[in-house]
Amino acid sequence: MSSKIVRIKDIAEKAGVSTGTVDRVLHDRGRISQDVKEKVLRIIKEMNYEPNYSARALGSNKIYHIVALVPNHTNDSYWYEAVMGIEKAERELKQYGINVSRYKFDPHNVATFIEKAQEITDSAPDGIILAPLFYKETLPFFDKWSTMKIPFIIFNTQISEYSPLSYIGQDSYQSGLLAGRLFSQINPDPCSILIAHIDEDIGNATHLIKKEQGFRNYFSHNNLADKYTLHRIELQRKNYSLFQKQIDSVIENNPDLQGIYVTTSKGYAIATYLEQRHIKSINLICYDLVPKNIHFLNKGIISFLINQNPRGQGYWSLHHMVDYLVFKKKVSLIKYLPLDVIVKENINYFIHED
Amino acid sequence: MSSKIVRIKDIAEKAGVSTGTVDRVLHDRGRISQDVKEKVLRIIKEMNYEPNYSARALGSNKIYHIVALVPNHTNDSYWYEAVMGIEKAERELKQYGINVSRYKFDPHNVATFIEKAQEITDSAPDGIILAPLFYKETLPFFDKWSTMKIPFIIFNTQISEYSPLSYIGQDSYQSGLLAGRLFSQINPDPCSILIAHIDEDIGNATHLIKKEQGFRNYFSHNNLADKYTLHRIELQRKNYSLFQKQIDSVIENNPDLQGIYVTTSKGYAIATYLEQRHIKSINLICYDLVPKNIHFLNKGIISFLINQNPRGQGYWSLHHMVDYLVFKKKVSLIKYLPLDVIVKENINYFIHED
DNA sequence: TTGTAAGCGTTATCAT
DNA sequence: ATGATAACGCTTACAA
Repeated sequence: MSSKIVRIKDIAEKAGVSTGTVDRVLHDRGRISQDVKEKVLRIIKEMNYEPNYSARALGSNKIYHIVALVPNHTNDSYWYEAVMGIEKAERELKQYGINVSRYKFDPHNVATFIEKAQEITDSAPDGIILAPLFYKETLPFFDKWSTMKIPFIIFNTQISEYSPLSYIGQDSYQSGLLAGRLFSQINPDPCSILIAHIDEDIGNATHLIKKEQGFRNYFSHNNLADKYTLHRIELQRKNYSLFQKQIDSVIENNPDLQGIYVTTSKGYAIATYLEQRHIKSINLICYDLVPKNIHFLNKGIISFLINQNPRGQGYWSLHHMVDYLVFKKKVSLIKYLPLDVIVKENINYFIHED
Repeated sequence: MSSKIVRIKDIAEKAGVSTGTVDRVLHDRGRISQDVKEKVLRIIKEMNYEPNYSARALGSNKIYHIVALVPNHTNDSYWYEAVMGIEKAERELKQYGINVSRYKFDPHNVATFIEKAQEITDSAPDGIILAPLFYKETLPFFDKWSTMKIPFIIFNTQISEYSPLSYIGQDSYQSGLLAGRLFSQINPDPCSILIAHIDEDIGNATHLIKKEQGFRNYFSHNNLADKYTLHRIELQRKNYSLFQKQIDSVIENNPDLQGIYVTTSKGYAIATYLEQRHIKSINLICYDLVPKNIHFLNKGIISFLINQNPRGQGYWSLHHMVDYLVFKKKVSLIKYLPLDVIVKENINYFIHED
C-alpha cells in the first residue's frame, strides 16, 4: 500500500530514456520526437507519477514575482485585513519561490489607481492580484495584461464582463438572499423593511444592485411579498443633516418599518442615527466586521453582520495564483467565499486569527 | 528589500565553520563546543536565518508516520467529513514526507476503540490524532503515549483533564451562548424554551453540559432570565413512543413553548415530531449539517444549524501535528474552530467544498 | 532529438 | 568536536 514514490528517474529507466527527456515531456519544452513523447506520457500515467514540488522549487531556483494592487489601508481595517491575508499566504508560499510586491492606491482617487496599475504593467510580473474598484478604468489594463499573457486574479469586486484567471469573493446576489432570510427570522410579523445603499455610486457598483436583487427575490420567491413591504433609498453621509432627514422621512411615512438592510459596511451610520433617536424597534443588518459595526453589534443595535471576509479574499487570491503558476493546477474561474453570519457570540472567531 | 535568502552555508562561512557544524547547532544534535555553539547561534539570529523546509524534507528523506483514529463513518456523514478533512491535509502535506494511516472504530462499541488504540500504540507512530469519544477508556492510552513520547492531538471532544499536544474543535460553552443569542433574536417575545439532550449519556458527555451552561448563562448574563423560561429534558430515541410522550407532555405543560435547543445533531428527530404534530410555532436550533437536518432546515422547520465543522477539525488536526513535527512551530494548546451559523441560504458553502 | 552533469538548500555518514 | 561529501528529486545548461 505504502507505494514507493515514483521519481522522474524511475520513469526514465522504464522508458529507456534519460531524465532530461522525461523533463521535456513533462513540461512540454519541445525538441522531442513524437513517439518518445507518447511512450513517456503513457508510462507517466501508468506509474501514476506525482511531481515533488519541493524538489521542483529547489531545482528550478525560480522566483515568481507576483504583485498585489490593493486600496490603501491607512484607517480602513477592511483593506488592512485583505493585506494580512495576502501576507499570510505569502509566508506559507515563500518556500516555493513566491515573492509578493504590494502596491497601494487611494480608493477615492482613480488617478492613483491608474498610476500604480501602469507601474505594475511596466514591471512585467509573473502574476497580478487586485481589487478592481474602478470598473471603467480597470478594463484597459485587463486588455494589456491579457496580451502580455500575465495572469491576473480579481477579488472583492466581481467583474463578469471580462474574464480574469479567477474571481475570489462573495456571491453578492446570494448574500442578498441571506439577508432576506435573516430578516424573516427575526421579524416574524408583517412589516416594512428598508434597503439602504450608503456612500456608493450605484451606477458603478453592480455588486450592490445584485445584493438588492437577491434581497428582493428572497421575499418574492418565498411568497412573502405580501407580508413584507420593501423600500429603498440611496444615502450619502457627506451631507449629514440631509442624511438624517431622509431617514426621518422614511420612518415617518412607514410606521411599520422594522428592518433596515444596509448593502455596504456603513451600517454603523444608521446605527448611530437609531441610537440618537432612541429607536429600538428597528433591526439592522449590514456588512463587514469593521470596528464601528462591531461596536453596535455588541450593543445590540445591529442584529447581524455578514462577513465579507477580506482576509480570506487576500489569502485565497494569492493561493489561487500560486496553484496556477507553480502547481499547474486548473483553477476555478470563480471561488465564492462562505457567507458568515456574525453575532456578538461568534465574532471573535472571525477577527483576530493569526 | 528583496533580501537575498540566507542559507546554512552563509552562516557557516560567516562563523568560520562548516555547514555540518551549523546543522548540529540548528538541531541540537550535540557533539559541539559551547563557544562555537553560541557564536553560531548568534549569527543565525543576526542574519535572520529561516530554514528552507522543502530542502529539509528533501534532504532528510524522512517519512513521518501519523495515525488517525476516527469513528467508523459508514452511514455517518459527520465522521466522513472529518476523514475528508484529514485526507485533504494529507494531500497538501505529502510533499513533506507525511504518511497517514487511518484506523476506524465503532462509536457504539468501546471494545473496538480499545483494540485499535492498542494496535496504534504497538505501531509506535510519530504522531496520533484522534476523536476521544470514550472518556474513561481513552485516559490510559494518553498515559502510554506520553511516556512513549508520542505526541497526540484530540479533536471534536475536549478532554481538559489531560493535556494533549492540542485540542481542535469547538468551544462548547461558547456555542451554547451563541444558541441563546439566536433564540433571543428570533423569539423577541417572552416564552419558554426547552433544552433537549438526545441519545447521549449526559454523565459521560461533558461537552453537552457545557453547551447547556452556556445557553443558560446567555439569558442570565443578559438580564433575560425573566423573559425566557428554560426547561430541560433528556431523550432517547430507542423507545420512540416514550420519546413522543415526553415531548407531548412538555408542550402540554408549557403552552408558551416557542423554542427547542437540541444540544446534539439529532434535531431532525424533534423536527419529525413537530411536522407530524403540525406544530409551526416552535423554533428549532441544533447542530451539524447532516442530511436529515439539512432537509428540515430547507423546509423551515429548523431555524438555524450550528456547524461543528468536522471537516475542518480533521484538516486542522493533521496540520497542527505537522506544524509541530515538521516545522517545529510551537502549536497552541487549543484551537477553537469558528461557530458557523447556517441557514438555507448559506449552507452550500459549508458542505461540498473540495 | 537526446543525454550528462552540475546545482538548488538541507541532512546524514564518515572521516579526521 | 568538526569538516567533507554524497545523497534527496528536479531543473537546466551544455554537449553530443
